[in-house]
Amino acid sequence: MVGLDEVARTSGVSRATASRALNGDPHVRNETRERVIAVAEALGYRPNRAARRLASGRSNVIGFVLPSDQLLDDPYGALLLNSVALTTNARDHGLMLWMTHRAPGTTVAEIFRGGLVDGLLMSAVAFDDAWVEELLDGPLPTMLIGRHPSRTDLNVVEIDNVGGARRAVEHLLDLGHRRIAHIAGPAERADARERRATYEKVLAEHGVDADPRLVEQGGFTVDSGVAAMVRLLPQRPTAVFASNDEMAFGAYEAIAAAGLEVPGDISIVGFDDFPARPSGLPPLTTVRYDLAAVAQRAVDALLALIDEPREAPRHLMVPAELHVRQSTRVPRGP
Amino acid sequence: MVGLDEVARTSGVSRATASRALNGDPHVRNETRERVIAVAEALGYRPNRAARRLASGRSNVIGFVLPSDQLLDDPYGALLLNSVALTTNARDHGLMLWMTHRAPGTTVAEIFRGGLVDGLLMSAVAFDDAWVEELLDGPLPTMLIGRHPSRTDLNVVEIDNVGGARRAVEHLLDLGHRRIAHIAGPAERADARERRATYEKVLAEHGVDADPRLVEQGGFTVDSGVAAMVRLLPQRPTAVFASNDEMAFGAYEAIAAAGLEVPGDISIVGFDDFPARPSGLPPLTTVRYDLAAVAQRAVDALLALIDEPREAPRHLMVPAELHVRQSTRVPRGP
DNA sequence: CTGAAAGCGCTTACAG
DNA sequence: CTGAAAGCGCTTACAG
Repeated sequence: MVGLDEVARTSGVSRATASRALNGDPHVRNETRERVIAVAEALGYRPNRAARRLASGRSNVIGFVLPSDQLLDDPYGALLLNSVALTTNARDHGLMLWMTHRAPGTTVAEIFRGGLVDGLLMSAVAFDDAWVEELLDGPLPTMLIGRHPSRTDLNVVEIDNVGGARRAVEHLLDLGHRRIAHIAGPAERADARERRATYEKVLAEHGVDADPRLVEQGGFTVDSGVAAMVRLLPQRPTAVFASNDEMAFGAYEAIAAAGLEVPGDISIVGFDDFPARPSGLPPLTTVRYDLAAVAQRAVDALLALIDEPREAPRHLMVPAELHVRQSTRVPRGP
Repeated sequence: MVGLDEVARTSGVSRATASRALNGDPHVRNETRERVIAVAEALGYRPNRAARRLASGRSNVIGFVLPSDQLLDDPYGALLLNSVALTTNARDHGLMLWMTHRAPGTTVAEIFRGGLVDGLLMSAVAFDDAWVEELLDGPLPTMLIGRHPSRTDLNVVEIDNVGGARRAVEHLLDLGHRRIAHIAGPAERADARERRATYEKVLAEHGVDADPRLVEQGGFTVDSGVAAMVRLLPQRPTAVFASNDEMAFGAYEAIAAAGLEVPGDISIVGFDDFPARPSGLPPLTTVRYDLAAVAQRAVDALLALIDEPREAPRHLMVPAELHVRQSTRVPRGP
């Protein structure tokens, strides 16, 4: 392995100058810089990141904490991870992944605390284990993707859940629906709670009585959507707002199984608009946001935080818009 | 941040002894070891991994190269990643992920070459970009998950594709099928090629004439399975062996769309047996293997390789068995 | 069983 | 603009 010493010697400069030239230090004569870079290239020099990290405090690697069930249960996790990885790479940084599951506690936690990464990205769903909270209060710059369920003193990029949910529910109201059901997401998820609260708020604003029997809890999976819709059907809703697309697709199934149809008998609105959609069903009206933008803003904000720490927490919001398709229409007349 | 120095001072030993005690060096008096460990714990000492890596050549982090389309297109990627991450964590190692996409070439490649990871795990599908091949010939111990399409001098853990495909095809032959179609996977994938070659070989062994029109190429996705099956239907197969489950589910759709049914008109066998299955269809007869075992053996073999490099390449095989369910039965009489 | 010392491969004030 | 030197936080022969 060729090291900085060899590059310096071959270029006829000191190690210090070679280091500066390679790292774009402006206080290096142009000619010198070019020579050093050419030599490094020719020699196939790869800087040792561990040494660089030790000497400068920077490794150009960021850590990402993602719960493994999120990667498996719904498409959100995989899409998010993919976007984060691509953005990270585009910014010339490495990504160190830590997939948690319910029984962490190994020494791996130490690795993140062990000075190998410059900063931390955390997916919202990870907030339950003690070590996660510990990490949050550690010395590493940290950026959350999705709001923490209780703390507001953290840096976060989040989707406009309130605006998205509002548009979804108002769309149904505008069509004339009054018996609008809601399939809520997991209660421990801040995004699910926001969507649900907005649903209730908007109904109230429009003078529609809240009927608690019109809300069922799901788990963001297709199956939980089926189960929730089965329980909702006896309440005779004319429309349903599902907290994510997966559960909306589950609702389709339950409605079809009951011999009813979408949107003729029941309108459906989802949330997410991820690419995977069952074929042969009326395309879903849903709330859409740019997940790649979420990842980009999170990575860029984290990188900025690493460069210069700031006092006040950053709070970034990615907009969410309604895409009207064929799963919603005016309620059937009585 | 408390460092080794402070631990040593507080314990009343030298830095050298503190290091040995913490790393389980047997040449340390028991009493000393316990004292040092207790002090480290009390002080909340976290070893700096970059320094350790620099001094010892070990970081206890391994890298994983996974193509991003594999994570998005079919469930294999997510399940594999999850298993790898859990195993890595269980072995007290960190996982650094590099999700490639078709345009890599950033400095991130350097990171893997830059001495931050002790070894490399590579998912088979990554074999096409130049930098991947470069990595393969680099100094890092490397373990492939899935066979390389052309090279045999590499360490690899793979699924018994030949055995699995043989069992699938023989099952159909045993039932009495003779017009057995095959939906092949991507031609650049060694596993898909093995499954296809075995299909052809087994048919030949049983004296069944190969009909090239009974083989269609797919891309391991549901949609490609639909398309392939649509093209196969005019050939009037009585059974189809799909190179993975996703394409098998696509075949269901095409068959239903043609007004035929499974298994009454056409039997189907898949490959993978991953949890996600469409509901409302006859359960799929498929080839099953233990993906978690694949990940475990890969990680463990890599760790062993890091401990002591060996000359001859390792080649590990995970068995694949047929699970007969309701998608196959004897062909309808003429 | 333990310590003093060198060294891992870089970066970065400090001088000049 | 460049160099000599110290230092980042560990590990590990080498002595004893």
